[in-house]
Amino acid sequence: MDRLRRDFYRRSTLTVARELLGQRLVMVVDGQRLSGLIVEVEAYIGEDDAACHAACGRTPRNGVMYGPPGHAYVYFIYGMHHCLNVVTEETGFPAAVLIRALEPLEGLEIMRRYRPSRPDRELTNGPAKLCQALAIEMGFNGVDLCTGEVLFIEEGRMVAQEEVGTSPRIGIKADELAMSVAWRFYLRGNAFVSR
DNA sequence: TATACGATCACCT
DNA sequence: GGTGATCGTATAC
Repeated sequence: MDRLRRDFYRRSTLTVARELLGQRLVMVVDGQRLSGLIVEVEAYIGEDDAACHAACGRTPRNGVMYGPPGHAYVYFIYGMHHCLNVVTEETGFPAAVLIRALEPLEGLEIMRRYRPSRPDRELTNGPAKLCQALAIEMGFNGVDLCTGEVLFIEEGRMVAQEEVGTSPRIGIKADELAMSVAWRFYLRGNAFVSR
């Protein structure tokens, strides 16, 4: 399978978010592939987006978002969870796509070990859940998804426009504009989309 | 140095 | 549908 190249990420964040649906996120653990189809994402775009981590300017925490496209932005939240984003647009402009849910494809046995006593449907149907299932933590913040051998994104399957649903982003507290724009994209009817 | 809170989840009712 | 867990950040003092 072909790896997504940097030009894919160096585009409008909404375009990248929409086109990430149906691609395959891959993590290699001890030579074993853990992977899943991306079925739900959210776009966070620039310092003018009140819900974006860059809304208050650049800090050590969000610095990766200001860097070159095609890198992983991983952050720690609520004292116990990790979330994975991919950096988009030109270097210097802070924007990223949050990966919210996957449909598991490879390495289910290992994912079940990382998320014990959970039904398969709940392995990767949330941004922090998929990080736990794929063993993604702060060590992956800033890694290059275009050249790395451990964490990367491959071409998946084609997604028809009619298959794509949109909605406001989930779980954010910000101004009215940020809370109302439909910057969440998901595959309609997919069992692994969160709620 | 101190404090408030969050791009969530799990478990309870 | 409501709430507690739990701690790194950002911001204020």
